[in-house]
Amino acid sequence: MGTPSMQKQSSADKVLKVLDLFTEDAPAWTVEMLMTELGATRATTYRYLKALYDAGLLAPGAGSSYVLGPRIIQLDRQIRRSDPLLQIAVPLLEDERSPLIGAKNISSLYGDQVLSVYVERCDPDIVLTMQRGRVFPLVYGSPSRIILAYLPPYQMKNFYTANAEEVARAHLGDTWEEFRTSMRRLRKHGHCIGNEMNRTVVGISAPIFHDKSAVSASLSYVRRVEFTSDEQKAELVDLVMTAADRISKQLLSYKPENGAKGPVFTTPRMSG
Amino acid sequence: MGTPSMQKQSSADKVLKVLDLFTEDAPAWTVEMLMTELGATRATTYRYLKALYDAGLLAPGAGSSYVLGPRIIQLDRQIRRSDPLLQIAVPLLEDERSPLIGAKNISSLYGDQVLSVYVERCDPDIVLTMQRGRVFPLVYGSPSRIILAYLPPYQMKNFYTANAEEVARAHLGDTWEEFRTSMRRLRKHGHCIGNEMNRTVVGISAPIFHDKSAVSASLSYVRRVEFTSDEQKAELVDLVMTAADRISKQLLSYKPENGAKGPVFTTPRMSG
DNA sequence: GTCGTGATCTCAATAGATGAGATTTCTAGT
DNA sequence: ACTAGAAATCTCATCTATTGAGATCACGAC
Repeated sequence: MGTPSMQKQSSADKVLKVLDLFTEDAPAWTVEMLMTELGATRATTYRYLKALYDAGLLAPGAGSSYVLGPRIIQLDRQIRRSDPLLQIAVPLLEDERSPLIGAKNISSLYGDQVLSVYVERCDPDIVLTMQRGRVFPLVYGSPSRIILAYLPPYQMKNFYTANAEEVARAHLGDTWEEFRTSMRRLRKHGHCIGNEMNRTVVGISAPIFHDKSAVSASLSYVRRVEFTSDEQKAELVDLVMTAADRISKQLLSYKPENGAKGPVFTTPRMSG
Repeated sequence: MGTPSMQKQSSADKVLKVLDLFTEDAPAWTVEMLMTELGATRATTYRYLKALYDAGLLAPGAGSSYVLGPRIIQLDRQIRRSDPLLQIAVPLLEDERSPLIGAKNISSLYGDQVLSVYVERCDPDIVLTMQRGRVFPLVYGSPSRIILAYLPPYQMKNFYTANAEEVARAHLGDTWEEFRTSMRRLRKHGHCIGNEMNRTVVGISAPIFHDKSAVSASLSYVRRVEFTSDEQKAELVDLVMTAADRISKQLLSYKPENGAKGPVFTTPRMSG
């Protein structure tokens, strides 16, 4: 990280970088604040804001402030409705009513990150940190790890060379060979059990494939750890692996219905 | 609609307009398709895609196709977490367990549109068309109309002059005076009952204010029409008006906690 | 290791971005 | 309805970034 060459910056890049300023800690920005932050004049700042406002990505707030706009919420709905994974998985998961399951989660692979895309709380008293939209690194948490374990060899290799330290810190192996072995073991089991993300629950994750040997997501069933016996864990393993397998099978035969033009799956990019 | 003067188009505008191509009916675009659609060369098309990909708004899919990206899902979560309306309203609504309520909805005013931002299904068998992210015009549906009724005078006037036909078509008045009267009546009742959006349910909506006489959203309680007596409607009116009022009161005294810099409410713009 | 597709680079010509201040548009209060 | 004050847009000359065409590069697949 840190190539000395300063990349040439296009205008669109500069406009889009404004979006990154709108974080949870700073959800609203006044024009004055943006001017100093961008080092631009009032006219230019308004030009940037207008571009984002016209796209609906920002909305004017009180005073001369701006906040994230309605288009984001609309686009998220569009994704929810056009994602074949959710189209297939959600009805299946809603039919699954085993009382063992405290919560269900689907996490998708995007590039070298894993994004939670669906959370269903079944046990009303369970404490969940997962929400649609949370991002995790590939080494952290069982939903991520089971995806990591099923990456194609070259991607796994790339990932390791770029993230050897994180892998070691996560106790997934201090060398490439150790790492490969632990990943092989995960594949052999076909699932991953963890409770490091949230100490009050156990999560059991199984891989979802959108193509033969191309992992795209994971399904996790979660339960409060205090009430979970080993037998129940074993049963949850069965449940989650069966459900994930059923989802994968339907995904393999998925054909878009409503005239959708082409595939809708993402492919990972290890570059970063 | 239809100013003869062709507006000068900035580069950022062109890049952002690419996002509009990704609709529910066309969730995935190949580079070739985008080239013909944009009338641009391969190099330019890739430049646009790279800008949006680097921002996370698009993600590469199978083949040389692109789909909406993970950043949208993340940003939606950010909005959910930083919106004071949801911070205040959701806990209050989750405590409300009256069996009369089949579903709950919060809709927010953005510009001259109303966006559904929260939906909670209470009756598991109710058929809902509302979802977070759906957009409605200001004249259509009770969640919209109760917001329309409480717009400040100049905005209401602006809205009427720009949308007289739609207002008449929605039977809200054939003249400005008639419109003003029907809006006054809605304000007098303090709520709006409707079932035009979804014939199988009745919805009852009450306004939510984020400032004295500045409407920002509406709360709606919904129930299957087949099971709803007039007495139950009256009780639902009480429930929704009480809850909306409680939310408004808390919003008025809302102060951001976590060092958020400034207000987070949107102000309408009637320009369109 | 080697092939093939998908993505990026190079360079000259051209089209768009920028800053400063005036101007217009919008909103709130009387 | 009218007006004061603020918010957003416009104008124009200068300068810098974007564009297209083709070659080249990089990465994933076998």
